[in-house]
Amino acid sequence: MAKIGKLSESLEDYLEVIHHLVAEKRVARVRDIAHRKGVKMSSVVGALRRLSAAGYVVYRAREFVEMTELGEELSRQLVARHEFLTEFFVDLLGVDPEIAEEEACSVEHVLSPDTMVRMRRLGRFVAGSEPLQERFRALNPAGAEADEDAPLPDPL
Amino acid sequence: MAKIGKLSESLEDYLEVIHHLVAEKRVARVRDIAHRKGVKMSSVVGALRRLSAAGYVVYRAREFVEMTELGEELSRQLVARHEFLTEFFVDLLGVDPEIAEEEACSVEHVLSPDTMVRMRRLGRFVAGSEPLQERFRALNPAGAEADEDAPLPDPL
DNA sequence: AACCAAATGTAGGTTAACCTAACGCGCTTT
DNA sequence: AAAGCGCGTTAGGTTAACCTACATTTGGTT
Repeated sequence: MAKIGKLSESLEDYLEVIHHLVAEKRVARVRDIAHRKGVKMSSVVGALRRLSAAGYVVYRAREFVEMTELGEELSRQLVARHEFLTEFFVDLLGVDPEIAEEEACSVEHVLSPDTMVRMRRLGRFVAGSEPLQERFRALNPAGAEADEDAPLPDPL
Repeated sequence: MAKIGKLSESLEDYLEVIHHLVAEKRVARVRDIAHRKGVKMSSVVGALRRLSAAGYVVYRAREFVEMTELGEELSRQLVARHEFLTEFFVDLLGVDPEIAEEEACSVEHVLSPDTMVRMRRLGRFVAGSEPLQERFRALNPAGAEADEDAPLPDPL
């Protein structure tokens, strides 16, 4: 109800976890949220309170967590962004899937839709052409991380 | 001296600001750091204490802030990443420069060097070929943000 | 030398996000 | 029915990062 400003990254993550749990198991239990997010249950309770206060879920002690319309919509968006980014990193850039997953998870909270749409256009542009994609793959092999400590061409 | 784990994003930002101030004005004053970072001076003092404890700067009350070797190196890296990302967003993706700046500032703290190297390869691959770049520009005009509230093709 | 303003520093408060420890409750299980 | 267990909750502590308000220091002017 307090539809003030944006959610924190942490709360956005909770919302995503809840989304996935509801999709998989019909309900989101505190225990499962805690496991997925890698935090203690008491932290989940705190998060649910904040999410509830902000109007994204309905949470009353000892009852199932429900998403509001607002929550549904935002979590759908977040998941879409997350999936897009992971795909971009893995399929286009050849980043290790596990790392891609983590990085998508952080980046999703800070890139504007506009920027991600542009990234998607770039992805489609390259991926849409076999020869183009081949040529890029040759320059940029998947998996092969640059030697950890070798001084890079110019350092990033 | 307490070279424990990574710095927080906030502290990394402070380090970057200090780097720029030293580069421009030879010394970093609390006042200027506060202005650049958009926080109060008292917050800067707190940050300097933490940076100092972590061994990235030397800070003693009322003396000039100095960077340690460690601080120099990290801040150089951070600035390089920041600049690379801004360039990637603006020149390749056509994102509005102001927004690119902000987003680079957040993203720089969470992407691994490996991923950024891959992005750079992609950037060079496309930018390295005039016709390629032209074709992509046609699909992805700079500046023209998709209408704010128009439902996107599929929503990000 | 005395003084003021800008720069700096301290004290103490707030909020988010985590934690540990302990409690309450419902369900088996003995 | 008492004991044990898992889940949920509460209470209360910690840390980072901010803030406001007050105190101090310092350098330039009179």
